Amino acid sequence: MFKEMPKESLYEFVRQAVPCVGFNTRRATRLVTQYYDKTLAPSGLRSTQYSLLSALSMMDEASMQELAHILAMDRTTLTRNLSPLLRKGLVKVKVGSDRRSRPLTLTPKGQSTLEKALPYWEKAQSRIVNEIGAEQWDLMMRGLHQISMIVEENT
Amino acid sequence: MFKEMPKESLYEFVRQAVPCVGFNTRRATRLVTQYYDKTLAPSGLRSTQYSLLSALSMMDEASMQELAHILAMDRTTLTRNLSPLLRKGLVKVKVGSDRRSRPLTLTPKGQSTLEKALPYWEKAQSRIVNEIGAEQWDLMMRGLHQISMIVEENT
DNA sequence: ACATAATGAGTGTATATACACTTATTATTG
DNA sequence: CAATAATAAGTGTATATACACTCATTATGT
Repeated sequence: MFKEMPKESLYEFVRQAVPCVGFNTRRATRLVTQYYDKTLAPSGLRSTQYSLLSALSMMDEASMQELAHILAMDRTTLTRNLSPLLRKGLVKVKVGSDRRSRPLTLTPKGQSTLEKALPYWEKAQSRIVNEIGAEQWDLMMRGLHQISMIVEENT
Repeated sequence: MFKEMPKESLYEFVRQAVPCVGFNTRRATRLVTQYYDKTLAPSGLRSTQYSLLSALSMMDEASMQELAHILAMDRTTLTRNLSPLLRKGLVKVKVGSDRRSRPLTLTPKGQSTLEKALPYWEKAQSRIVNEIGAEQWDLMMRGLHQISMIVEENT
């Protein structure tokens, strides 16, 4: 069916022939995450780890469920994602007044690691936002939030 | 810092306070993938598997590298993603004329599984596209492609 | 033709992701 | 107050993801 088609056109064809919301968001996210991972590498943080620390730094302390909700991440995924951060001593787990809960806080080392990572994040971020333009990125953000809300309601 | 803030506002605050392209695309993708996974469940396929089969069905046969490139996925990730599909007999691996290559094709079972999954995919897809509107989704698609291209050039 | 480059793909390891199930603790209800 | 329901979090298992490294095969340069 596509034997006559040159390879480069085939790439373009398939990419554009798949209109799936899931396919396209996952595909873009793979690329974006690879890019942020590479740029953040000198800080020793992966993209997900940077996001987690960044969200946590905005809160006094967070229960696992709160943080998982904010990150739109399964609670058990957060447990696993936490483990390299605990090992490196960037996050601390306490025991709450309700002894079932395990409130999370950033350690001083976590705070300083985040600060050291900031310039690398800014480099990656500005590269993308400058190229597509601030208004375009604003539209994208709104679209992503809109899709997220539709899907969150549906749970 | 946020102790006075009610929990619900905190969620909204943190979500909107993190302007990171990576954070927002990953977050939305987690939600979207969960949604497609749930909707596709009766077909026995996960989102990624559906995408892979779908792309493969548009090609006569694909080398691993071609397919990995189309999916913007590391070649070794494709190797791993293939394994449940091979186990279920949905994809077949041949040996090419160049004996280093391993061309992939959909099996008849793979084709029929994809066809059976189509209505479930349509349900998930139309739900989202109807809610945000076709023009809005078109804008999103263009934005995702634009970001993908910026990032791909930077490799 | 042979030594070396380049290329296509797989493995080892680590993180990311989520579901089903379990454990520990707190809340509720009779 | 004791039995039971609800809640917060962890484990087992499977897939998803990518980097460093390796292996096998083809291409290339002399």
